[in-house]
Amino acid sequence: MKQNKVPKATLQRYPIYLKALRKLHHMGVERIMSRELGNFVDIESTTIRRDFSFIGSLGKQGYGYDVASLIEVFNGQLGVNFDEKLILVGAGNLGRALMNYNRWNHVVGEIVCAFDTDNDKIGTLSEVPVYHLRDLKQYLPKDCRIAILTVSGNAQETVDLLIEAGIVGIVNFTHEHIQAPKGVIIRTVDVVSTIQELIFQVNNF
Amino acid sequence: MKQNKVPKATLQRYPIYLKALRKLHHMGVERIMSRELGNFVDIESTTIRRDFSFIGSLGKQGYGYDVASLIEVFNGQLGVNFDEKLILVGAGNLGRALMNYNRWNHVVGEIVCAFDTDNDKIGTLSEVPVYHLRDLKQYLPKDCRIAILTVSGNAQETVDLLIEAGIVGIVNFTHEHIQAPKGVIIRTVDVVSTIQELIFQVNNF
DNA sequence: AAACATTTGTGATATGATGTACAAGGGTGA
DNA sequence: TCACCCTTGTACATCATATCACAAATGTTT
Repeated sequence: MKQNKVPKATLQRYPIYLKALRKLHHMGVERIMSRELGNFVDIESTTIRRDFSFIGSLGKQGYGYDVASLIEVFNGQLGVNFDEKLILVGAGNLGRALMNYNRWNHVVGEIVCAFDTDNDKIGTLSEVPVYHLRDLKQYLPKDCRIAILTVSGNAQETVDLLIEAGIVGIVNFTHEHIQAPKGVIIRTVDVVSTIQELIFQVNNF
Repeated sequence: MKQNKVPKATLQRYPIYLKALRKLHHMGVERIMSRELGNFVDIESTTIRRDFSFIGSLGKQGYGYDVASLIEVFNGQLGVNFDEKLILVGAGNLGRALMNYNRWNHVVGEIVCAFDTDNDKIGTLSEVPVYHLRDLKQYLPKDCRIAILTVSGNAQETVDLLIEAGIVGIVNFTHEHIQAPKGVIIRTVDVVSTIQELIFQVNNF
């Protein structure tokens, strides 16, 4: 990484680029220009070039970008190794749905194991072992940094446990607002809030 | 609404405020100051005050905000009527999970009906009728504006159909990139991208 | 009732993101 | 090999958003 100061807005667009590039690669596209990619993902070409420039000089003038090596760079340089170990905390309805919906295997990593506080949930679910949350430290993979949180209660308490165990990134599917110290990053995915925002925007057009 | 120019960034925070205010209300809190609310949701108090000011003068100087009436304003003025009619398009694994996970009933509205192209899916699922997508126009509720998209293929094609039928807001759970004309708002919810962004941030701290 | 202690709402300012314009330099074809 | 064309990468300008600082207004206390 060139610098250590990539704008937040740019960071949010990297996944979009990566997704698009994978699709293009799959379609057999070998090289692409910022303009084309811009049309594809609905982002100004100049914004794309600037975003890329934070990583380095990835393109060739008068030629464009090589799709394969661009994907390579995004994966490697940015740290998306396909085997990022993820844990799922909360094996309820949503948790199970996410496990079944394992489209992300070999794209961002895989769910190594799950945890729950309900004894009935302990066992194996969709080939993923489910342990009791009290055994978190015992079963948490060494290099696991990211947890997917789908518990239905005591969210904050659970978060505190996770952080203490070394988790530094949490994808929060909970409806609760949770807090974390600096250094731990939380991204909330909330259908309700998303729909609300949509309604606000629609009413505001 | 005071003006018709609420910043996008503000619009994205309204759901956060609303969620927090509901929780506070539930906890019995009757009044709150921007500073407190700021601590609660991790947003600068001054940002909160300005965000609120786009709607009107909601607070009292030297006193703060009345929680109940603030919720009232958000619901009414901003158009979150609890019975916003939603449709679900795609009754696969994820779609069904979302239907079961109907926490948003009476919070933003309810899923009135679902559509799918697979004949095996037609019928009733979790008390929600599932129709064939070809009958969209027939069964689409009159005042339905928002669709939740969970199809596993032909996303763009489906989107075009929805827009033609009058849908103006789409919550996109698809992995595909979809495009829409101006006036139609799309919000993508993608677990994979969320995790990727998290990894980028964690690696970048 | 008057003085005080608070907290809002908002101009002014600083920071961050996006868009414009173009120099630099590699690819392409004669 | 050389000249031309094209696209990148970035300085500069513009726009959007967040923060600061404070006057105005209200509740509270004496």
